[in-house]
Amino acid sequence: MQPNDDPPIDVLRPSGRRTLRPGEMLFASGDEVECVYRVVRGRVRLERCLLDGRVVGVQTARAGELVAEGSLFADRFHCDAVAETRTVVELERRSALLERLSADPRSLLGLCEWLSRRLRAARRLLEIRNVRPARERLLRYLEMRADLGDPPDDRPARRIADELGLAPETLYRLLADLEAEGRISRSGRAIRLAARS
Amino acid sequence: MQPNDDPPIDVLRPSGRRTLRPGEMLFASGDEVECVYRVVRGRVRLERCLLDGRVVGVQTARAGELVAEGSLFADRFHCDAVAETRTVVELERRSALLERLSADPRSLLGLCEWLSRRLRAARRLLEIRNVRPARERLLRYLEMRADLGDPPDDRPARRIADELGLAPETLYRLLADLEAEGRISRSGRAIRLAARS
DNA sequence: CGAAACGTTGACCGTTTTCAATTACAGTGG
DNA sequence: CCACTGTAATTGAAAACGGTCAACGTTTCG
Repeated sequence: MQPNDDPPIDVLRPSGRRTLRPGEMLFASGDEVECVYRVVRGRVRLERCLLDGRVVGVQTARAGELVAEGSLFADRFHCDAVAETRTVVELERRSALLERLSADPRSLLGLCEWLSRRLRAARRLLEIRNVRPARERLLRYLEMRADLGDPPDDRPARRIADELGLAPETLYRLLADLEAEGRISRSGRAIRLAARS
Repeated sequence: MQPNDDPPIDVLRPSGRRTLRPGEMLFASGDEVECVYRVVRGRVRLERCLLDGRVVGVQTARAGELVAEGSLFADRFHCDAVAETRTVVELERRSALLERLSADPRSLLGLCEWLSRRLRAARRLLEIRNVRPARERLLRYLEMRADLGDPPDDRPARRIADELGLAPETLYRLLADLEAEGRISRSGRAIRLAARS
């Protein structure tokens, strides 16, 4: 699961819509990338199936987000996209999008910047995963989010566990411990780091 | 550590050079990003120091590669860059580079594509780290590299261990086991996946 | 309102890490 | 060319960390 945090980007000039029923596929791994999609309502889960048939979640795109933005410059999708609920997406043909962008250095530069930010975010996550034990990893994660001024995270804790590469139970326990020690405080889903020691 | 695999990119029109002695720093975390660098000879290691002083490797840029390309659109560096050996880099001022790019949608589009590819690579790595146990993770990693047609990896195994988020010893053991089972074969540092079962 | 997903906690077990000791290798300088 | 120094590669044994399973209350969403 990716840090779907902040950066929305607006490069799409949709030329159509499509409605998906729960469980319906938007595209499958290996399909040619004809269109770029943005979720208007609902959720699209991206997943990759392994050789042995198991499935690994890659990302979940929600309202306002692009679906598989990573595929913007790819020829073929490398993951499956399935609607989790009744979902509406708007779409634009990739060729049209690229053509329009080519003529507009301004938004192209914006796109570069956005991609660059995403890349940094992904790298940050990679870096954090090298931190052990899990307790330290969590603390560093929270510090990082605080440093970056990210808004309080209202996602279910399970998503954070995914990002950190932990089992949800482990994260729950760590959170409970840290709260007991007074190093963090929680109100609802929000987690606040206590003042440094 | 990133998969420094393939994609060289040629957006730099260097305006100068700089030579570094082993251990010398090219830039430090927090420095303003004035220039963009490409390694001509030698190696530059990128690392981030944690609050507690420990150091985490982020990437190693080798001849022909850009250094901290992630910082191309950032105001400040977020990691340290240290020359591992006597190293020569060429550089261009970021402002000059951006200006030139703004006027050239063609290479800008190329940059987007490149960033997009790097993003996908980072995500792939993130994805692989969700695979457990370690044995499966390693196999998937090897499969992935094979699928992508990556050149055989001549880095020390420790570096691969870093990428996979494993202790080096664990990787050594896994490699030994897999080789004993005939699922891989090794010659020197190169690892070849045996034909599918 | 009902089903599905989330949050929480306990206990157990297995994978991985860590520590340690040894061998192999590559680069450096005499 | 060779001893010398640091990193890489192995392998063993013990301990720890984190994962998995289970059971249950709670919240969210359809």
